Amino acid sequence: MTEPSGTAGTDFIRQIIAADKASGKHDGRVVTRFPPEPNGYLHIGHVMSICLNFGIARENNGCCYLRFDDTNPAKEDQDFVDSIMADVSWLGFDWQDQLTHASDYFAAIHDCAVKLIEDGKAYVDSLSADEIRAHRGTLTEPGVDSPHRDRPIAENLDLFRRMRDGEFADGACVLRAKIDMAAPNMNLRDPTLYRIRKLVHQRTGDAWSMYPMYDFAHTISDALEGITHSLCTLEFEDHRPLYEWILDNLELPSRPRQIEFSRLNVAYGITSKRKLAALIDKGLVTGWDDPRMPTVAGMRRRGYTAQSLQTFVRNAGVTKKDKLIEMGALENCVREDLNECAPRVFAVLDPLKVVLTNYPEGQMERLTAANHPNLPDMGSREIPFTREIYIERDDFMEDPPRKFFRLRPGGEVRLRYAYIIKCVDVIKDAAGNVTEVHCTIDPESKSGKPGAERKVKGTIHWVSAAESIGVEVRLFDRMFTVANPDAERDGKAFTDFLNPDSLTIAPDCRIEPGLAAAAPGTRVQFERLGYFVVDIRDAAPGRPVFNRIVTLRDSWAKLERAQLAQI
RNA sequence: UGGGGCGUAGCCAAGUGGUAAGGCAACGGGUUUUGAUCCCGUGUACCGCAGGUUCGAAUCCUGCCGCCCCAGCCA
Repeated sequence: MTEPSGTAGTDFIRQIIAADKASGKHDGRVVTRFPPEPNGYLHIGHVMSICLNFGIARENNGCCYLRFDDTNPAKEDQDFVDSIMADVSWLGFDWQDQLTHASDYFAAIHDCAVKLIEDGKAYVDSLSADEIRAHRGTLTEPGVDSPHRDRPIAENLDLFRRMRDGEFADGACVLRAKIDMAAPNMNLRDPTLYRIRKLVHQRTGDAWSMYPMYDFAHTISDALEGITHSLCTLEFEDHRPLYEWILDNLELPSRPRQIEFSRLNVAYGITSKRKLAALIDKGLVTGWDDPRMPTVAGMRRRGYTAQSLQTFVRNAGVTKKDKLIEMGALENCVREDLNECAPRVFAVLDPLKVVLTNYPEGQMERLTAANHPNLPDMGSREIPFTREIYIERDDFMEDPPRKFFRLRPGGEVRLRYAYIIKCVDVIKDAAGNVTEVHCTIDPESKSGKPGAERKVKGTIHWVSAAESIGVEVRLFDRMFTVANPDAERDGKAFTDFLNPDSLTIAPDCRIEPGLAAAAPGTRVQFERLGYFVVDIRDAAPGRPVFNRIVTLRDSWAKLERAQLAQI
């Protein structure tokens, strides 16, 4: 693995934290938190936040809470809680004892609300949601005070108690902070602190009939946990004044500082939970863990490694500038990691039969192949060689372009770890499609023999026809046809930009026999093709299904494109 | 047209007044029984634009332009 770029570790947030430690702020403690709402699966954007928060805690001998922001029972679900914990663990982080929920603090948050009411800093508003919106004003016009804004404290206290006790229907009233209806920052125009939701909460059951809003619950939770640095994404920058107002007007045990950074977006993907969920609802993908999804579960099933994801976000950096990072940067991290650890094997995705006419029928040799050409410690394996083999259909061309140095009529090519063969005949069906190629082997060119030193331009992979196993392989491509599907244009929805070829199934692939028993989750390199993983859901014993994780770099494809462009 | 944020090579990103790091991509070349890996080499980026301050500015000031976020009883 390459070292992250030299500046990693010195981003502006880490600089702030280093300065705080140096000045003795918080007695030098560093406490962070990753606060997901359990209303969807984690995606690549969250990976950034997870690595930042847990990474910073680790680097500073601090700790990082995994806190579920479960303040809206209408949207949240235990399923999502489970998936989030599994994803964070898989990514390589440990929250130890620091697993919490905003709901753990509901009583304390309630008491904070009461305190604000008692201090005349919060009031119960009986306006409807529509009326509140109308009173809020617009971006350019100030809002107007609610007629209930100056209710006596005693009345507010009574109303709030009755909200808590379930005396009112959903929407009948809310608790609002009394700040400034003319504030240029919309978040300060008397933001809602509590709303009535007569729903069973997945953790607190029916104990509450009202729930705190994000800003209120989150700020108090941070302070209660002794969070020193509360890191969040840019869209919360406008909320910081409210965060600070809450800290200023309550007596909390600590004073966290909110710092915002930009979200990480990957080109040709989306990271909106709503849109991700829509893809599932519409049946456009098979689920949250569809290997095309930019979710952690999807990328894991796709075969990406946790290490490569960590490297990726670290290389991306931490700044306040909007990022749209090339897919290739992610893929490169995956290749870089897998190149080190994935054993090499042979598989043919689109088989073309080759008959070696001068090789005895019924004969079989076991040839030795290295599991990793650059890492001898990974050992070797034997692969069966027979008279009939399969090669990649792409590796034969009847009328090849310039610089094509694989198999062609009359031409020679090396079968990796085996013999040099020469094409002597091409068999076609009535439609003119090549169905079979006949070749002769050069027996002196067998790998390991002195004659093997003879050079030919190309080397291709192959698999024995009789001694290989048929499997299904799934090939994935980018999910969208445009770099930034989140930015809708011309009134089109993001689903209008779905790539119809994001999934291609190769149903009749052939793999070397030793792979039949590969366990789900096993990652290998199919030589010359790419990295593949045994699917963790659909594999049957003895009959694995493979997902293509990422292709190898392909300078031939690039050359071919360049040649085509010249025509 | 209110408020907040951001603008350094195709994509990320250092730089915090002294004369533009690094990574990825791209392009050359070498090694190679994976057209992979690996290795070597190649970039004047009008530092968004225009003024100003200064001996000197990507870094300070002023004005402008562009992009993103905010009007949930979502987070």
